[in-house]
Amino acid sequence: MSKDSRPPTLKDVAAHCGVSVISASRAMSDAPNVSKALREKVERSARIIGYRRNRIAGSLRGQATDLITVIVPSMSNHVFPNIVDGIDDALQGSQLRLVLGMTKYDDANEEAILRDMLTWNPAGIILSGLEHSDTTKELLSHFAGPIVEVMDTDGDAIDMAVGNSMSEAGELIARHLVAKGYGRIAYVGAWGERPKRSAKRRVAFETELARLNNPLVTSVILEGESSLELGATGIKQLLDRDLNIDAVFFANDDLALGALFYCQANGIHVPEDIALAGFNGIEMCQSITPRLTTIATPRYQIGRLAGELLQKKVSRAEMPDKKTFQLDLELIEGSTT
Amino acid sequence: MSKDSRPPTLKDVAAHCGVSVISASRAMSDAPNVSKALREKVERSARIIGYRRNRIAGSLRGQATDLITVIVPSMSNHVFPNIVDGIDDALQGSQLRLVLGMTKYDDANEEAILRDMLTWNPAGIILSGLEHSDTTKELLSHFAGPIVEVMDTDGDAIDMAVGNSMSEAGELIARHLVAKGYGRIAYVGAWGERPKRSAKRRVAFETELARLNNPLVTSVILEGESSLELGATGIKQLLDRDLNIDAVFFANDDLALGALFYCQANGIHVPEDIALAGFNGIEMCQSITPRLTTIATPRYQIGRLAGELLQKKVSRAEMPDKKTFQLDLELIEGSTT
DNA sequence: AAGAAAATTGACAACGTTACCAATGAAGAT
DNA sequence: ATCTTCATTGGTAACGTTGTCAATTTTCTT
Repeated sequence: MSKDSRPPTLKDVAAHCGVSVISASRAMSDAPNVSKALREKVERSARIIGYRRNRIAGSLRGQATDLITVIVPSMSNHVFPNIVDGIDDALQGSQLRLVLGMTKYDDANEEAILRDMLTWNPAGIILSGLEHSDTTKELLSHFAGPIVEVMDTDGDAIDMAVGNSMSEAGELIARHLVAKGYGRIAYVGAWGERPKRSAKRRVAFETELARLNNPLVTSVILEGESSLELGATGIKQLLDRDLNIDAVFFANDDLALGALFYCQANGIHVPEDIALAGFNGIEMCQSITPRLTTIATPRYQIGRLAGELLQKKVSRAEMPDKKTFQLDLELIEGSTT
Repeated sequence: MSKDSRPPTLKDVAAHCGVSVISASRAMSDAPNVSKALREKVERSARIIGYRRNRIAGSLRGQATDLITVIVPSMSNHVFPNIVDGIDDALQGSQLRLVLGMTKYDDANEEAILRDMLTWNPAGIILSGLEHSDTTKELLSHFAGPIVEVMDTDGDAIDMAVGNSMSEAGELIARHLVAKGYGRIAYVGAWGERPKRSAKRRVAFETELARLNNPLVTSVILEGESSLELGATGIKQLLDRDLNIDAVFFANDDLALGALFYCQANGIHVPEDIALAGFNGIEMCQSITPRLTTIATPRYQIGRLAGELLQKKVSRAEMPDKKTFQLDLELIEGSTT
């Protein structure tokens, strides 16, 4: 009752309006050299018998499918849903569809997902970061379609890269804290510094502090995935070290906010007793009081541009000859520094 | 250089080890009636020449693909990334892959995505809510595989439903507010009450309040997608009406938090001047001070269970005969009521 | 050791579409 | 009016895999 015998095929459409299968095929796609009369006839028949194109068959004969493989670490990080949103918006109107894989920050997963997805002959691939395992690189090197690496632009793109400079981020915050007069600065990160992007920020941060004759006093790298809770743990551990820290740069806003809430709950004044800065510029940090100092990354825009580039390349539109698209970071001066 | 002439096919594998194509096929899949010797021979050849199975061709001959269509409104709502995370975790180990479509809360988009995705013969479909347009229902009625509707359990599932009772949520909050002694209660929603789930909560909330002889005083339905900012707008509009409201139930935590921040910034004491309650239990509302009163929904669990059910049904495992899986809601009593 | 049953392997066709080339018809050039 | 050119349509084959059934080999039975 719920399932029809068989969905109608092009053959059925062709039979219904008395043309050849191939003509029906041409009429249904946007092929040139099809008379208006034929196209209308075929389209009418298709509508009547409820024909729906079978992409699987088409893709078998042709080459690529219209699937876009998107590989991100996880959706629980606020950053990636925004990227996915941007990609999806860019793909509106095209036939391209998002196929999502999540690595949980594990290279082996990235490989497995990629290997699996390649069997679908995707039209393009989006993955996060510029750092990949050798196997992943090897797999990608055999892929003929466009590849966009998002988030990070400090390094060489396989095909294209859209994102921000992690070094720039680290330097921006370093200069900001020093300019504000903080002298004993610390860093708090998490999750064994996965993804490697956070380490890039930290290194640049440290280097810039040193250059400004204000070297990093200490850093705390926590176990586990970043969360508000972990941020509280981080600031606590840091304060316990009794190093007279007056400013902290956190690997991301989640940690920073967690620390902020911890301070508020424990009578530690921000920024008088200690200044806090994060990274990402998630919505939340703009709305709370005090507003968190952070660096806003244009996540939606990154996704959007990645999607647009992919779509352009898939449809063979003219491409800019840039490979790397470095978007602007914005230092948001809140009241926590 | 980057692209090989043609990826090797089963034919190449078969030729390489001197067996028939069909034997190679059987050896590569987990078919029975294949000798160990043959399987090993074929697998070795496959490895040597770098064969990778072409799912497209397989799916053409067979029936369904191993793609799971997931249709959600958007990723910018905190709720859906959690669900997607849960689904993905449940699908780990199976061959199933997530294909994501976003409707932007628009029925026409839902239809278009579904129509498109059906041409891929997905193994299963997950979509959000129980309310769908007639066209969507019609499309789904022709789909032979499992369908899971997530989020909402107040109504009839097409195939299976996993979520919470929206009515229960509305009632829980109503009873909580009344029990706490609030007498002039209001409601704030957004986005023309899309998705319809929020309207279900509101109606149950209103009904329960009436039953408790404490009818809803007023409600504000805002334009635009829920956000912290919109929550601030909402509470402001409400206070401007000068109705002496002492408690507000918001359609979700985003609105409630926005309102809370607005109150904090404007010297309005929560809950003394006005009590605030939200819905969803996003991570943030547990960490801030004061903690937000809200109803926590098990979003990850919903996704996880949906994924598990789908996977079971796809692999023809034994299924529970329940159609609707209503998970528990948890009233989190914070300090805002 | 001969016959029956089971296990293993192979040949062929088919899934629905589109690329390629051939055939037809119409319009334009001389 | 004849020849050429272009637009439109059709026929055939192919994409890579697997279901069905037939052929072969192995194992088991007596």
